[in-house]
This record gives sequence, C-alpha cells and structure tokens, in this order.
Amino acid sequence: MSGEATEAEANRPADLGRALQVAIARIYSRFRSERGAGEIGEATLAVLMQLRKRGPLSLTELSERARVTPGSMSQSVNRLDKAGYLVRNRDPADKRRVLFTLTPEGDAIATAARNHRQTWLDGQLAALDSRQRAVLAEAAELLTAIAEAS
Amino acid sequence: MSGEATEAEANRPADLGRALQVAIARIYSRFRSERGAGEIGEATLAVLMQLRKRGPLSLTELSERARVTPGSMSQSVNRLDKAGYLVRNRDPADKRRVLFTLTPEGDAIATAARNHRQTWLDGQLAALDSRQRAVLAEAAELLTAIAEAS
DNA sequence: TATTGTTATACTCTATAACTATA
DNA sequence: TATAGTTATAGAGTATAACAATA
Repeated sequence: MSGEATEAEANRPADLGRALQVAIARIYSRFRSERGAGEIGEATLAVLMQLRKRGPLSLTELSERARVTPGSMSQSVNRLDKAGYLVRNRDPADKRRVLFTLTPEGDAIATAARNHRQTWLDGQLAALDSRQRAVLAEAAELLTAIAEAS
Repeated sequence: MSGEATEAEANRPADLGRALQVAIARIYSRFRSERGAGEIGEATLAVLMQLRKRGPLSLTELSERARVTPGSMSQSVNRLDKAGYLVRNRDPADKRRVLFTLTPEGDAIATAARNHRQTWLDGQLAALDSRQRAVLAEAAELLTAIAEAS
C-alpha cells in the first residue's frame, strides 16, 4: 500500500494524457529545431519515407496516411515533384489515379534528413540505461498504435 | 539466451531512435488532425500554456522555450494579441522588454483546445492496462528531459 | 453519381534580414 | 556595443471550395 500513491498517479488517465500532450509537443518541436540547412521539413520527410517503405502510392493513400486533406497533399507532392524528389505516373488500371514514386534524389535527401535527426537523438539515447531504452521502445509501439487508432 | 534477441533489438540505439522518430511524427500528426473547428493550433496553444504555467514572460523567453527565432515568436504573439488572447506590458525595470500576459479569453480558448485533444487521448489511454500506462508515464518524463537537453 | 486529383485562395507557422529603442 | 523587440519578405504546410477527368 505504501507504494501505491505514485503508481495511482501515473495511472490516472487525465494526468497521463496531459503529461503525454506536453511531452509530445516538446519533443516534436525539438525535432523540428534540429533541422539542418537545406534539409527538408517533417511533413515532406514523412511523405518520402512512406513512398520508400510502401512503394508507389496514390494521392488519396498519401493524404490518408498523413491525415491531411487531398488538397493539402496535392500541394505537398507538387513541391516534391518540382524539386525532383518524386515522379507521377498515371495508374493504367484506373486512369483517375496517380501513382507517386521516389526518385534516387528523393531517396538520398530523405536519408540525409533522417540521419541528421537520428544522430542527435541517438546521442541523447546513449545516456540512458538499458531499462529506460526498453521503456521508450515499448512507448514507441504504444504511441504508434494509438496514432493509427480509429 | 532465447529471450535476448528482442531485448537487444529494443536496446540498440539506432533502431530505437528510428522507431521513436516515426512514433513521434505519427502521434503528433494525429494530435494536429484532432483539432476542432475554431480551435487554435499547436504552436499558439503552446504559447498560451507557457503563459498560464509560468506567468508573464518576455518575447525572448517565449522564443527560447518554443525553440523558434524571436522574429517568428513576435509574429505569433501578434496574432494572439489581435485575437485578444494576451496583452503586452512594457517591463518598467527594463524598458526594452515586453511582458506578455494571458487574458481570460486566452485562458478559456487554451482550456478548450487542450480539453478537446485530451478527451480523444484519454479515450485511447483507457484501453491500456495499468502497466502500459506506467510505461507511457515514464516515457513522457524521459522524452521531456531529452527535449530540454542541450 | 461517385471517386480521384488539381487549382485558387487564405491562414498559420517559421526563418532571415534590416530596423528601432533601450541598456 | 549589445540586447530586446518589431517588421518585411519569403517559403512550407494546411484547409476549404470549386473544378475536371474517369469510373
């Protein structure tokens, strides 16, 4: 019973939700500020990473995964197209659809941006002990699942 | 030895860093998409929350906490000022400084925006068990500390 | 008719550079 | 000189609404 006060506090959903909101806002803003000169932004990087992982995707698929409107995504891919980081291809099976594919240049700039952020983050993680890293690994899984939830 | 593959994987900083990057980007984008009509955005909300928690702050203090340039923050507080969510006051002790203070309207809209996001997040957290919530509580502390790190 | 995608317009958020006022 | 703040300009990222092409 003596150790329950702390645990009960950590488990009260309202307090946890508030702590998570703040933590996520802070770490995201730190990520953004770690961006190097000439590097692409978070939203653009996310599009390129999706194309790398999932292969050619349509505009609707990209906009749903990023949780933005099709109009917003259309403008994002337009910028990427102009920069030469992806190419458009009409889907032969359904000529309304446009499939977006990563170019070698897009792949390279995505890698550079990801590595830069990761170098910084890895430096921070190195200071943690094994148990703390395990906590963050599980938290990453939980947060990803929550983000995908309906 | 049979259980070590998973643990070793979770503890390899490079893999953990990558998983965290993805998880944070996903959950943040989900937060953003949960914004209701007429609600303020993440950056603006963060400013109001700082003013609520830390009392009157100067432009430099606000820009350092948000990790944006003074020029950027000046424009953010301008929008908030025009909307009536904060007020400017010259610091009598140093007339270069401007102290920003939350108005009752600013306090109210910050509460509304925070509650809306929290209602959604609390619903997700309610589906987790006690141990998982404890993991997220510790992760929130670790991520906040990493975000503040030099 | 419904779906896919684009464009026009507007607002938020950010950076950089040039500027004013105060210390 | 150095610091605090503002403004002008530009670009990324987003939403909504109106539109064209295809199913």
